[in-house]
Amino acid sequence: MDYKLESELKLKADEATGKTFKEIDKFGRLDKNTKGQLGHVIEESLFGYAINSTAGADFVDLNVELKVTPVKLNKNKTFSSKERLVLNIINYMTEPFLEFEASSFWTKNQKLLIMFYLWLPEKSRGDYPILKNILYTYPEEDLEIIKNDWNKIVGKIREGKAHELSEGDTLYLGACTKGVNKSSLREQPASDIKAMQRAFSLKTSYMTSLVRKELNHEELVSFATIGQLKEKTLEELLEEKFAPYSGKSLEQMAKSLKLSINPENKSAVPNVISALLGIKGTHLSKIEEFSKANIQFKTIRLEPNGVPKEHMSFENIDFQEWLDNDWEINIMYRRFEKTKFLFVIFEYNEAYKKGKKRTLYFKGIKLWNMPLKTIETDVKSVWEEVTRVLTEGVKLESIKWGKGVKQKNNLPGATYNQVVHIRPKARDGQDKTYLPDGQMITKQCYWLDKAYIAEIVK
DNA sequence: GCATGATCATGC
DNA sequence: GCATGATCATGC
Repeated sequence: MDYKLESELKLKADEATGKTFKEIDKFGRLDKNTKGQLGHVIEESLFGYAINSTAGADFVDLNVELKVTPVKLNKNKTFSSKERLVLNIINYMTEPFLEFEASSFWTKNQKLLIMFYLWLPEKSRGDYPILKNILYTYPEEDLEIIKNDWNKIVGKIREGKAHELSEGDTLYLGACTKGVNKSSLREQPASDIKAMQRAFSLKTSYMTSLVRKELNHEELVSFATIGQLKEKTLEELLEEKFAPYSGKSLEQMAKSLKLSINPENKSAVPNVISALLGIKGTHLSKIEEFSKANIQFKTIRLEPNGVPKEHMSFENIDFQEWLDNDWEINIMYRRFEKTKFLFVIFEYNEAYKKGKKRTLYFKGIKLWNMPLKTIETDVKSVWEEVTRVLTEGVKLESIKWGKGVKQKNNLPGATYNQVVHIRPKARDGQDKTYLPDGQMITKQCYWLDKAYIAEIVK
């Protein structure tokens, strides 16, 4: 069955809205436990065509590709995309020799029929309801960013670095791993090193923004205009917007932005950032480009010697979850592989001295994501060590400390390697969490080493 | 001066 | 009440 008009296609797709897959399935496909079956149910039973995996679009005449994708409901009633939207597999041997307009990504995925269904953790697949469908084309601004992303991906393949591709490299369009296991290796044109098979994908953060727009009617605020994006990359635009404030204190920055702040206030830096981006008063989480690209901002305070006084902390560790899951599910892997960091760098005017007030001066920004190599070596080795220690049982000992005692552990600390380590982060000594063996430990989190941070922002 | 564990402050 | 960002304090 084929569709000549988008309106026809849309009408057919709308028939599924509100129904569960069980109600749609005519061929008992849900009984078989095969991958991608939910998409297949829609293809066969709703649209009535044979399953294909050819390079052409699903609806040939309209050049529309069908995507059936899960969303989940958060505790606070907002929706999130459960996954990235996986598009076509990247052929390392052909894609880098094409122009964007002729690329496999663009020819196959320029128009998508996206059907969102609600993933329910306690139910079986047949009971998931379809919430909504949209015929999606990329907003002009997004497309500029996506083109840059595509260029970055193929650029890396051209340089013989297909094996170093990571989702954190790009903003909206990612190169996600796609393969049964680590043996799904493919050859690449400019290197003898085999690379993991990867597919183009719209990042989870991008999909979540789309889901919230469509299902929560959430509006985001963007700082980059289409005119600017046609001239420059998002990175360049950011650099440009921050550049005039180099050497200024936070107060001076605020003053020239006509913004009143209390520098002691926790939201002073974020407030200055949104004002400086031309969208005063916008919470950073509502900035469209940051939200879609999963850009997380972090303030860095350098000492006059260029090194921060403290390591950088992240979220607390759930040790049971840590031990229950593989490396690819691990919080550190996920955080560093998916997150683009916007480091907003300040430097103190004088060396630390107890009781002395110092002033911070803005130095610049750095848009950074951890290289895959580092994730797969240093970060992974910390994961392995923690996993080993957890499996054997953490050795806790109480030692005298000042007037009280402190609890020592044998998790990999700051000397383990120069990138990541594990250290306590809690309210106080009573703020504890369970270890898998039932012992209690002061809440711990993972930290980025300050010397490593200094190296990044140098 | 650094490693290491402890703890504070704020905002949701 | 807790997560998060930030910082303090001791001891080698």
